Amino acid sequence: MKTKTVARVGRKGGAAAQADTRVTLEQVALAAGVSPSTVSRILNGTAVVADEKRAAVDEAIARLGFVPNPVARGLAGGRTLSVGVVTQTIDSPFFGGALRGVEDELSRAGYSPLFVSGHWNAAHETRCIDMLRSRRVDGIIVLTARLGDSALAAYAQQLPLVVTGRQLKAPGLYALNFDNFEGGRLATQHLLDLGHRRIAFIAGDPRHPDAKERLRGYRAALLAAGVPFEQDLVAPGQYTEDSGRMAVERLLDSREAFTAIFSANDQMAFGAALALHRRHLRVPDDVSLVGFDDLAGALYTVPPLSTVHHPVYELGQIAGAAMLQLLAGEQPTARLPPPRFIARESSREPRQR
Amino acid sequence: MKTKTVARVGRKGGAAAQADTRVTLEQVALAAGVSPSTVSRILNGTAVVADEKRAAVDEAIARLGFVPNPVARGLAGGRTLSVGVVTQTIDSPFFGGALRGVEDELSRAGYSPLFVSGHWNAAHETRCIDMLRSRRVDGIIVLTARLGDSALAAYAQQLPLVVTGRQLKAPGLYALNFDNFEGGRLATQHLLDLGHRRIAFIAGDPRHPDAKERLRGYRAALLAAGVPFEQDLVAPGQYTEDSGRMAVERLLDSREAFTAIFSANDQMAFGAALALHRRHLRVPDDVSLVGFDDLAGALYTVPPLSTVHHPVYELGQIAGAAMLQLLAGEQPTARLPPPRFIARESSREPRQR
DNA sequence: TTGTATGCGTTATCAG
DNA sequence: CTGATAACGCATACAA
Repeated sequence: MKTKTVARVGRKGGAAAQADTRVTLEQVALAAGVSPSTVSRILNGTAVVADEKRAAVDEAIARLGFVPNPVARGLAGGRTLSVGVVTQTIDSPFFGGALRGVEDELSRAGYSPLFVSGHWNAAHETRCIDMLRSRRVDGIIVLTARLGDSALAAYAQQLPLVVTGRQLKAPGLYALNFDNFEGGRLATQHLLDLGHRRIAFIAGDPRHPDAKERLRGYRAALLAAGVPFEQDLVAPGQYTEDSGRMAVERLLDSREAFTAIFSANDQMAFGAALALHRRHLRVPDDVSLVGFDDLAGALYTVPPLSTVHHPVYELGQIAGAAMLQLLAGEQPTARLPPPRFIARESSREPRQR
Repeated sequence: MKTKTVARVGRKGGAAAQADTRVTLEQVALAAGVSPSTVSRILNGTAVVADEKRAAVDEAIARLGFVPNPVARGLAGGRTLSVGVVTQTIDSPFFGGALRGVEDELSRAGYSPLFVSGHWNAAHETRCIDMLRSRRVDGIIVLTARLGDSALAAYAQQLPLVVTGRQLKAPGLYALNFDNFEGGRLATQHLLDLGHRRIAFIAGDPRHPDAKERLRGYRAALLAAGVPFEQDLVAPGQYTEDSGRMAVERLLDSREAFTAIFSANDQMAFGAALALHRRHLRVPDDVSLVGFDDLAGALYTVPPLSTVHHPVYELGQIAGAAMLQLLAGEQPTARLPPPRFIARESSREPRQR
């Protein structure tokens, strides 16, 4: 006979804590008069059990306030009911919404997300993924990785992977991609429709697939409208507010004429707005400004920013749901909604000279 | 003899995965010619071992690429090297920085944060904490909870707790509080120094201790300056952009005269700026506007927002470090730096009539 | 359908 | 200083 039934004492004395939640499956079995395996079966639905015993177990579980220990579960069953989520920076206004979507979706199924930050660094992403694997997560969601396709495909052979921000087909992997090209096209088209012909573009980091696609959309729209593309109207940025601010300053210093700016993301557009303000240029009277992503803040800039809506929350939700499907052995098929342009107050027809 | 040495096959066939990281402590022991206990001792520094054996084990670990399984560790040792972090919304521009600080600090010591969102709801916070406890986190950091002091103190009897946003002393608990009163006083004083006398205040939710303190600081500064406090100049808000926008609209509709607005947080100040813009009031020429928190976005509003700097990243770092100390049996003593006011361009002396 | 026995990978408690 | 050996709490072949 074992001595497991000895009540465990709480941390250093203290008042008798209320219903210590450390009840084990074995105790439940004992209380219900069945074997531990039966309790386990009921918990996991692994097999059919007699209604009578099931009732007894359910009652015991409720009475004792039993809650299974995920750690033990993980060791024994190999599943931890947790999935890793590697993002770039946990406090990014862009990824934030996606994280919320992932969390909402996973928790609905009893899974917990394990968030880690990759810091826009492939080596660090690798460490993060290895750490997650060592923690035995059941799967990993990678939001916009720096890591190469082949590295991701390799990981996918070891455990289910959902990646965003790229096209990629591989076994055990599901890729979710937003139509950045179309988004870039829409934003540019909006400015063209207003009558703008000289439209500056603040680009993102060219190592970023999203950024390249958005630029491609910009060029495609110009081409379709018969407006020549001019390299001098393209200013490089890094997707940060400050890089947007500096891009506009360079643009202005170049004395290149333009009546509108399309920024490859909202964060750079925020910086751009400040740079314009500093040069006493008003938005949209002197210069129209449109962004991309529709961050929460875009609604509250002065004036509110016209931008391409990027469904980040849904992106997170869908990524979470896809992971759940992968885990269940199903093949996900959900896709992201198409981009739509939100015209607010930062863009209008160019001023007559 | 057990059959553990049988190589485990990867997921459904596939190319022979590179160095399968599933090496066990037992295999290391075997390879090094020592007992598993010795390996464990070396790993944990639990006891002194002969240099010779230590070398052999270190070599075996390196050669086999062994990495301890945290799940098994958690089961056997009772420590999971993970700490729960309950925040309100994972994508909040305010909490984001704190999460980053926590992550940076914890990971430095090999701990992983487990982020969960409480959604500004005491009942949900309780569920989150219970979930974290069931996952056997070693401690919990609670960022600005809705939960009452007594509930937190009770939890602290079960596992180490670090809480922010309140004063509280209890065994096993460390509270970290920012001087919101002084911050509110500083912001108001700044406006008074500029010559403002009719200063509107956009308040936060009064259930929020921070919000009450900031209001108290506002009143204290007025009092010290001999400026009468007027209830009609106080507009309630909920710390969201939209509530700030509506607060200003109500203020303006009330026809109450004011030359400056102090918003209890930056998010509401962002909304306030938009409301002023809509009414064709310029910041700071017509109305001065100051915020509180110094969010990343405050640098890029047009014009940049004068505000009280709230060291959120440091808050996270210190909370993480304090948790580490608690876990090590030490008593944390670190405190938050005092508030400082950052004058930018949204505030200036009132216009002469 | 249900119970028994064993293993999951590590730490901890013993002797030696 | 080191090595057996027993937990840790649960899942799961296997037997009944």
